[in-house]
Amino acid sequence: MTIRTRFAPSPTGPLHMGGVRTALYAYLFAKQQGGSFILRIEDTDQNRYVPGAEEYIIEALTWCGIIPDEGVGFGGPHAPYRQSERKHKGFYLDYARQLLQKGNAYYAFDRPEDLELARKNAEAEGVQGWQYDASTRMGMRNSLTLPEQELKHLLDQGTPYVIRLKVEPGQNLTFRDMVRGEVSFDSSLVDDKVLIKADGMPTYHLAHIVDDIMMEITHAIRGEEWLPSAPAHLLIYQALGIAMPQYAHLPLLLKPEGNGKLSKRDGDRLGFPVFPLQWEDPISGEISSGYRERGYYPEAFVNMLALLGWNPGSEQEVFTMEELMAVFSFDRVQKAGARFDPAKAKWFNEQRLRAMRDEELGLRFSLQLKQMLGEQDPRADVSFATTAAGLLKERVQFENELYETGKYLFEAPSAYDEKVIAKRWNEKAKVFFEALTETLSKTEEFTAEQCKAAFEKLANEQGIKPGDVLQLFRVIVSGQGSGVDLFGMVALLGRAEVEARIRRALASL
RNA sequence: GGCCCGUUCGUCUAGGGGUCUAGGACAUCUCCCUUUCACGGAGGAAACACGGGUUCGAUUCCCGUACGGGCUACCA
Repeated sequence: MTIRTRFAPSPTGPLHMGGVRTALYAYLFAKQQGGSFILRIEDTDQNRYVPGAEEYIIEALTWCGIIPDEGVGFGGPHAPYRQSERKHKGFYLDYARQLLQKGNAYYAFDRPEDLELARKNAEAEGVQGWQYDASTRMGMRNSLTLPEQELKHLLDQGTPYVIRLKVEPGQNLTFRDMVRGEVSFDSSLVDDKVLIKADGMPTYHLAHIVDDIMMEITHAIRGEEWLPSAPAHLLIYQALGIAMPQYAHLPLLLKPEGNGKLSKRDGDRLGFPVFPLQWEDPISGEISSGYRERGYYPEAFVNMLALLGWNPGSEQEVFTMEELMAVFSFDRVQKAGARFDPAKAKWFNEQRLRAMRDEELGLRFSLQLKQMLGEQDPRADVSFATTAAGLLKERVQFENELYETGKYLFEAPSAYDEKVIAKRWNEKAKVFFEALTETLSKTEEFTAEQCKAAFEKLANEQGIKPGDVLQLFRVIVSGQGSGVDLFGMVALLGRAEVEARIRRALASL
């Protein structure tokens, strides 16, 4: 049997990082087993549809490298993959009719206000959670209580109705969850869930089952918030006489601080993204930041997400997608929710950046510099950028911090670190640096090694300990008391630039 | 309220009846390296929620309690 998993978000807004993780696990598992990963869009609630959300989901998954084999935007043998389109094909109603025929479902004519009233009355009598179930359904207006004549009449008249699942109470409902093991429920506590809404659309409960069956899904992976409705889903499968796929209910992602699950607000409040890509709300115009725009590598983002709630059982933490595919398993998925730690997320990006060869990083940095400084600027040159990137690589966590961190490599300083100047600048130093330009101009090649040797030789000649002028030299060249390797920087800047910077410093100090 | 799920350092987690003096990573602190900063290296502080069982022995198994989370819609 070929393994088939799916990710089935509803297009109600941008895809949250928790959703991306769910997709990732489903993807990793399918790929590991040589199976397929399907993207299905669950847009059965027309009221909550948000324009652009679907495109966002596809773009986000693609950015992450979680590429569906089939689905909306990718095609496939089970198209359409959008539930609103599948509804028009009558798929859901077909299954609902089956359930109706077998006596596992019934028509209900209660209007929303009727249900509200029932709830209110129950509350007045001190009952907390009223539900439409075996204990209450006989007091409602449905095909179980209405005389056949009236039922036919209502149906003929086109009176709005819903189709509900008829749950038999008193059964023990048990199934095996891939992360939790055996879980069981009492069917008496399961309500008669609406299967088909008054507008003809199926609810999630019916739709996902019909689609999972038709799309031959073998493993259904979803968030923990679905666990309470899983027994109802089991009942539907049983009524249909079809084996339920394996289910995995993933733990939720929790806020870095305080209580509750990670939400959109936390990111804005604590300064990290909760979405893979930046999102602009089409109605309010509100912007939510994204990992991509923040400068995260998709590989690092995926790596971080994979380890949030799952671990390989070894001490390895840095993984490529291929490595994740090889070692991922649901029995190593944590049962408890995972608190998200933005600092660790940055660390993953840092690891990815470090692992990159200077040439690769340099090429990317060069592109960035060309945008900032102009195509023709020599400082945006690939070889310059590569050396600069090599010098800066271990001082940043993000590629987009390279320029800021090493700004002095691109611009002569306009001010000099006062502390160092106050401590070290004196007549002797002045004499030394006046002679230094001359000395440096005589080096055969302007390399780090030769500059360093020349520098030390001059210091010796003048009876100065190199340590007394070394930091001063750094300040003269970069303006700062600390930074990248001094002679590496000198060699990169080149003879003319270094001389110019020394002269400038001499003139202003 | 009811139902379900969970609970190991601040965070992500390993482990699982005796090997636990509870391991790793992030963050944090100290020291070393270094012209500086960073990197790196060494080290420190830091956890089995609580109470009962079961057992020769429990952090590990069972039951309670507490706490956390989710669900409780004609939303997904």
